[in-house]
Amino acid sequence: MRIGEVAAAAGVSPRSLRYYEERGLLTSVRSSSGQRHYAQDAVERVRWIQALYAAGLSSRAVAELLPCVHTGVATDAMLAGLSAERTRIDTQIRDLTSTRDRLDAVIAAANDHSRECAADRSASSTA
Amino acid sequence: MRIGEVAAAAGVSPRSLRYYEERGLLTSVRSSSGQRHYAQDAVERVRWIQALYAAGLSSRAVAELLPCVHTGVATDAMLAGLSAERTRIDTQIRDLTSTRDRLDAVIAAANDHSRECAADRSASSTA
DNA sequence: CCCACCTCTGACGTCAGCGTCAAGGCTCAG
DNA sequence: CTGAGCCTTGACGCTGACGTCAGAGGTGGG
Repeated sequence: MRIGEVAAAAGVSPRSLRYYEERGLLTSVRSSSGQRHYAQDAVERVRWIQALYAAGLSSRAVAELLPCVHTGVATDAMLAGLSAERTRIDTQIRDLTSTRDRLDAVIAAANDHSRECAADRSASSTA
Repeated sequence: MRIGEVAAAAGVSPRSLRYYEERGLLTSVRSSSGQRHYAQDAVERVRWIQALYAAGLSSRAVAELLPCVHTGVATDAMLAGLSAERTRIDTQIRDLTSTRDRLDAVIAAANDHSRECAADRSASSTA
């Protein structure tokens, strides 16, 4: 697959794929003219990269941990890194959940307040 | 409270508080010499700002929505904004949860692989 | 009154993950 | 063979949330 195909399939820009290669996250085979060609699983790999970025990992962390995500083989250090990130993500989920719930409370309070004001207006208009 | 106190209590830098003020997220009263003084609830407000940043809101969005978080009063537009962000956060939580679970699967697979290799080594040594 | 410590404004630095532009080369359907 | 549309490298730009530094002034315990 050429770079545009992979980019379209993964929903990112060609620029991103070149950036990933620069960072050591993604490899390609070059044709004689220098054009990049990717294996089929590159698309899935890119999706992993995006997911890990979205989870707050740095490109450095992704570069270190992505190999064992694909190969299933991990050194002790890699396993430790994976677990650390997993824990971080878990904490993040809890924080977000807390924020969401507090936001729900705010929304509910604002709705209540709106209804109160509507009731006030209704009462004053009927008075 | 002076800026350093608030910063320490909220776990951020004074620089951040000045930045928040610049962005319209936080207000202070100035002494005659120009030094900032904050009300007690500034600390909680800063914690809200941090939580909303962590949830991926821009400072612009925070500036728009933070007032009704504190006052409980919201216009229709603000309510819509709050709900939109709430939905975004919810989606983000689901994505993170999915990533975490997939990461768990990877970790489990890597552990299995480690055990297999250990078993292989054990078998070859007994052969 | 002094001195250590806090605070002020203004301005430039940083870092990541790309966007974007320039100037050129490759590909392939017609 | 030609032109539309892909691709290449290199390099600068951008955005947000601050960090950091300089040079100056406020503050309060002893």
